[in-house]
Amino acid sequence: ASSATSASSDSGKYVRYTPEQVEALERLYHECPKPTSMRRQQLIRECPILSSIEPKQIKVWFQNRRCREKQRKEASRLQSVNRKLAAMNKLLMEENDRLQKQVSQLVYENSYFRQRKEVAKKDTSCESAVTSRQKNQFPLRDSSPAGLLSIAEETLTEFLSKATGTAIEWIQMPGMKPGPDSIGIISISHGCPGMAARACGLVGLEPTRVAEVLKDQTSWCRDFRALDVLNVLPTANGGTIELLYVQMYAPSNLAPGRDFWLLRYTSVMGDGSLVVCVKSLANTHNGPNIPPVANFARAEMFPSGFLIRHCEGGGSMIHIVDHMNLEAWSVPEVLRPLYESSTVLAQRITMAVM
DNA sequence: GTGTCACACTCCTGAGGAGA
DNA sequence: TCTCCTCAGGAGTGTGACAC
Repeated sequence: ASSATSASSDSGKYVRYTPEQVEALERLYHECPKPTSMRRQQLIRECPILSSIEPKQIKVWFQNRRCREKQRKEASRLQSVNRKLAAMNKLLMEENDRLQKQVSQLVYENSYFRQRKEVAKKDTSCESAVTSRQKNQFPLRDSSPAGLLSIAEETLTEFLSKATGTAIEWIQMPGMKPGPDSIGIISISHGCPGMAARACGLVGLEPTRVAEVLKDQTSWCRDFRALDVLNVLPTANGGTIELLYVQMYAPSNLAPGRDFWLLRYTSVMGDGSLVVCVKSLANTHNGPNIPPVANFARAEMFPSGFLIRHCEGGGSMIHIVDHMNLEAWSVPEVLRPLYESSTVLAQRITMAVM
């Protein structure tokens, strides 16, 4: 201790107090951490081991001692906070982990239930079609993709025979001035009096583009109050088979419209022409049975499809085919021979007369 | 206004450990 | 044994509060 004190005297600046001096100072500090000036002088007098230390040094030592204690307490507090935060962080990490697993599980379950919903929807639509078919004695073989493809192919063959009908009449389009664009065709198949083709025209678009336009056109929907695509099946030739449920407006707006199951088949032919044809699978006959009205012919008219052929000079030739079912009983007897002739012109004349 | 004290911050130095 | 680095602690300095 004396050497440390003498070193202080020699250098006059920095000294290390001896362990005995530090122990004495610590003991006094615990008794009174903040002694007054008088008390410090008293301590120096009462404790010989501190007699070699200047009063100013004692004052500084207490000062630094209080500062260190405060720093230790603050460090201890920060460590405690750090431990609590670490524990909280661990809990939050575990909670986050648990929630992420829960999210994954919910996403998986959502996907699973969506798939089940889709399957149930398809089953319901096909089942409904089958039920409706059975109720109406419609020859729908089965609702499997193979069955629908079989029906679609038959529909395509039937549609093509009608769209490229055996009896073709070139006519001047009503309301148009004579010219190249005003010429259209109306054709009708022999032995199928209800089918008519109309509005053949040339457009400067590619077949696929025309098909997209026509499929979205209001010409498809104008007769429909509602149209739902219940199922879409791709075909090997790049086409699609769509199972549609449609509700039609009542012809005279005096009665609720009828609902139909339709099969829409879009197919690309070998020569590049594109066919969109529709077959009515069944109807539920949910509308009232309207009695015959004199002087009015009863008929149902709905689109059957489009035949879009690529032209050599560019553009596409479009055949829009409407399926018009005249109810023969509504045609007056005097006009029936004319109506039952094989030309659509005769039927148009018949209707015009009526 | 001046002196004193406490506090916070900073600088400096000695002690001690690790490694070449 | 020497060097380098870290740490503890003594001491200096600036600032605000308070009493006179």
